[in-house]
Amino acid sequence: MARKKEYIEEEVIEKAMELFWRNGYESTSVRMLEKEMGINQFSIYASFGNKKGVFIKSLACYKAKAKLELINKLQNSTDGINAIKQYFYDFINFSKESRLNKGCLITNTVNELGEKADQEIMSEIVNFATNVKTLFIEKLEFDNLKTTEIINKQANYLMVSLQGLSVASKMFNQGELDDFIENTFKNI
Amino acid sequence: MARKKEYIEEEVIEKAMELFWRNGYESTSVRMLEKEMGINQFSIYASFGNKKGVFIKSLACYKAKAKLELINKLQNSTDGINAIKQYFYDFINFSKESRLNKGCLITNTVNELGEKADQEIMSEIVNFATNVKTLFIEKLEFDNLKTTEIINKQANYLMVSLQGLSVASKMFNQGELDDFIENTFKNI
DNA sequence: ATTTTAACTAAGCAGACGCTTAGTTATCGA
DNA sequence: TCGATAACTAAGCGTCTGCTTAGTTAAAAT
Repeated sequence: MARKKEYIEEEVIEKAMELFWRNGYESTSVRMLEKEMGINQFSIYASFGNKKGVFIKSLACYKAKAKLELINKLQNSTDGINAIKQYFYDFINFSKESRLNKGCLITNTVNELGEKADQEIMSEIVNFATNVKTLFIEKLEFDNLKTTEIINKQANYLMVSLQGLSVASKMFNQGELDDFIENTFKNI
Repeated sequence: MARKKEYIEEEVIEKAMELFWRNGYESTSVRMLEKEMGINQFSIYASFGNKKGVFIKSLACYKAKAKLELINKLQNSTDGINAIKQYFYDFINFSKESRLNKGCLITNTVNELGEKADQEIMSEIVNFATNVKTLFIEKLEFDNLKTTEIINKQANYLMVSLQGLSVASKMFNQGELDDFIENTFKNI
């Protein structure tokens, strides 16, 4: 009936996601996306509607990548709280970019857009955060001495800690990050 | 000999700083600065050279404000590690913006610009961070049982934790932040 | 083989970006 | 009082922003 697309949406979105991850939302222009994705602006707008559309799909792509390379390992582990600690270490490698790191795309976005973030974007962020927190709670429940109240408090603690790790990995060295992780899990 | 300035540089920089604090560096345009500072673009460029110049002065203004409203209290306290804990709580109020928070301008900048930050900006950031860490170390030394190695590790831990608090305060509620702070100081 | 339809190319839209400059106004020393 | 000088106003520079559109090309259905 008509011509075929010369690109695969999932493939070009992954390249867009990498760009957003390195540069942030506002600093990534449609011209930059055009070059990195290897397709014309017309194709970008035909496939994803607008710049925000590309970003929403990029967030989904980030989630999928994080799940595959990072979260599944945590989910499948039976090592309780040590699994969470390992997740912290794994995250550093996951977000590695040359010497320093590019942080977590979700944390980066919260930090850049804050409360003035678009509603659609914000709900993707909250959804991702909720998933991670749920997993933390699951692993913390391996210790049956803890009340659900303690577990929830500790999960909140770990969520904030993880965001600290995301930002700090952009300017602190491995030793300082190690100090952080070791201290974080000292009394949990 | 010539005409007098109709504005005080320190006063208009404070308004610029508030704008950068809320919006970040890239998202704050010179037109926005013009309106918020209440002076013409010509005056901005005459006084501060360029947009980066305004930002550098804004960072200095932020430091001064933080020192006055936040850091001096920590510095003068003899309460050891409890003084640091109080500093964490004070920081939340310091960065309060309506219901949610605008974080720490320094942390926001690291997170936005990362390693591609201008050298002059980066050295301001590192300088600020070093000052805070030094204060943390001073307070941790109140406990004379600790070795300098332990103290340094704990200072690194607190520095990363503080960055976590900065980002998290943009999306988490007070209760969740309290959980974080209380748990953080359980580990010290 | 021809028609239909969607994916492509490339040019261009209006507005915002950081920054500059020509021309005017106010304050100073002489 | 007047010339010198710096601070002002406002218009505009070239470039980039997100997005659109007119015109062309390729693949499927008839």
